[in-house]
Amino acid sequence: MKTYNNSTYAILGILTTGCKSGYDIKQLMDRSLTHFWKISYGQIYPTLKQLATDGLVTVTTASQDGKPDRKEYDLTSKGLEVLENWLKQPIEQLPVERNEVLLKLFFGRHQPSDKTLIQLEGYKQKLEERLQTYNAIEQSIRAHHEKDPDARYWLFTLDYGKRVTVAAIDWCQATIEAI
Amino acid sequence: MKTYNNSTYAILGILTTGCKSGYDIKQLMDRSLTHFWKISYGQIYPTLKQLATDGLVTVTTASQDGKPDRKEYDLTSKGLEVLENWLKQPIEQLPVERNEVLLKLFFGRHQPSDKTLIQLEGYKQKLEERLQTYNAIEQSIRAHHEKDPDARYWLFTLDYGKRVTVAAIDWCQATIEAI
DNA sequence: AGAGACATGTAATTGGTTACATGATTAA
DNA sequence: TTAATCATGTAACCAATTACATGTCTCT
Repeated sequence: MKTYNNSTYAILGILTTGCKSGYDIKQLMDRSLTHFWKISYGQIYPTLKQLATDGLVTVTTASQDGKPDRKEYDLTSKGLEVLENWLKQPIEQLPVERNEVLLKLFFGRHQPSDKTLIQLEGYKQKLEERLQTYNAIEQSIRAHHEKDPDARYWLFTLDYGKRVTVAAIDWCQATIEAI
Repeated sequence: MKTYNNSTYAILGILTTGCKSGYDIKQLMDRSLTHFWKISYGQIYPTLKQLATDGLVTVTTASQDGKPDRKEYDLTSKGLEVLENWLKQPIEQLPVERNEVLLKLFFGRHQPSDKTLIQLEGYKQKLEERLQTYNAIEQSIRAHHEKDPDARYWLFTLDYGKRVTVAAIDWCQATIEAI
């Protein structure tokens, strides 16, 4: 079976959630997957085209009233099979988070400590905003997707985001105090 | 002032730590920055060449006995200036950690729960190994770099890695119990 | 002789963003 | 009419890995 990159599987997976167009996919990504997966239109549209060529999705052009035409993509049984096959493969290695703040802190010796503190304060604030966003997404899922069978899993991934963000905020505070 | 990508600044920074060759840089990265920044030789060597062209580093070929010749790179004052200028720029946005396990869990509905549990157990185990690695690096820094003025900052970045990894392990455990 | 550490480099390819380009429809 | 939202797509470019290619020196 042909293999694809993870962003392709992400698109395939999103097509199982009720999203049907490239636009829909981007919306869901920006709203729900943004903390651990993110792709641009420049990748979504060509990928959908490829999936159609490979027979993993079908395309139909849908007219809507009040809105421009759109292309709707539906998973084929082959598409679902490819998705499920990917889901069961174990991950081969942990992701490396490229963290610019840590990179700068690593070379912190070359900076006065007040400058380093400003970096850390800025980082902490951004993390706190992110935590607020996660809480807002959580409320939104609990409110609008209560019966959605996907909701349970979405909340698990959000919990991950929240826990890791809290840990990072705590680290910021501890490091600010130590500098 | 010309701007570079973060991997270039990482190389510039590493050149202040006593590492002088492309090989040295890779070694240090794999030993100490591997949890938040990682690059391959295919990027290191061309970048060093570029830095030399731009006058941020000087190159000399050094003969060693018992080992092959190597090229040693030294920061120029211009190079140090570029590094310090980058260090003080605030980060513009938080990094997005692309997490394959979370991506699969997000679509967990399409898998039997025993398969999901296997994924989470595997992930947890890898995280625990990572935590051990961080502890080993910490011991190594405390043992061999006690007087190194960089050590303080290296330990800060390690502390981040440890805290975030512990939070992720806790999340794994909680999610395994919830599924 | 062969394995392993040390050492440097390029070419092909992949993956991805950004900028560009277009256009429908509605509401203010 | 103009801003906002909805909608699709391509081209140029950048970043990065992987595979390939070469070679030294030491130790067993």
